Amino acid sequence: MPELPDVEGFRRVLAEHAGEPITAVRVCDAGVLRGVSARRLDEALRGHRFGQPRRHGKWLIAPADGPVLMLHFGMTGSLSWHDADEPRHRHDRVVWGFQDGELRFRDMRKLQGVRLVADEGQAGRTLDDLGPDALDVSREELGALLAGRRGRLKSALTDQTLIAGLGNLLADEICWRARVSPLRNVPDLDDDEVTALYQAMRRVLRDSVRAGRVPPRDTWLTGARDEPEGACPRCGTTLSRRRISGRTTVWCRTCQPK
DNA sequence: TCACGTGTTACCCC
DNA sequence: CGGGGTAACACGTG
Repeated sequence: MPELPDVEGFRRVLAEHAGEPITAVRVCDAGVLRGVSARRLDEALRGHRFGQPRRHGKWLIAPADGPVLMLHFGMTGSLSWHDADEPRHRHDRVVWGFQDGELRFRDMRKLQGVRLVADEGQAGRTLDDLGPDALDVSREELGALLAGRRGRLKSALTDQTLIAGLGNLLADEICWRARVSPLRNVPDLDDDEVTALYQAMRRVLRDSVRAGRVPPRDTWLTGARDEPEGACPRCGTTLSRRRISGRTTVWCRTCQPK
């Protein structure tokens, strides 16, 4: 699931419990810990409180009165609040206990995980290679980012070092809404197309952040892309699909001509 | 059994 | 160096 909108939802969950003392840290599966031991995670966080968490791209950053917790959810991670007596899920990997309940980092595939850095300086270094967060990009900045970029539009949109936060679903959704083929070469895009892409990005992000996910509505590409013979929600053309840089890309060859 | 998946990184090639 | 492609990581599903 996790692209920018999902992580923004997880940020909200954590934000609701900022300021409450962390009473316990339980590592159920150390396989998600990145560069930190279970012991160190516990020592650094127990008795501390999370400050206001923030998000950059697909990263959730939670300062904890000194150390900084950094979560990345890979393809299957999530963060949710539960009563302490609610049975744990099989894929709950790390749990932070509070007075009234607990936060659970759940992740089936363990492709990414939980980091802890000593301070904000190190947090900044961890995020150093990321481009600006997609929600912070202006029309002018998008144009500047794409200027001088070679290769396909799809690759550019999902390149976290260019723009942070857009994943496979969002990138396809944005191209579809903008009526621009994801196969187009970036240098060939004209100003109107970049403007259309920018407006599509804003609208898709706004609605997705509101939903906490890319909503699988039947008026969106995402609602049709997983069906074997999925049809374009706008014109009914059978959707095209093809792998680009290892990810399945879906588009409508009628609405988004090459 | 095999292919596939909303992510990232290492590695090879041009 | 910039891009393209693939494999690997881990695990569940069709």
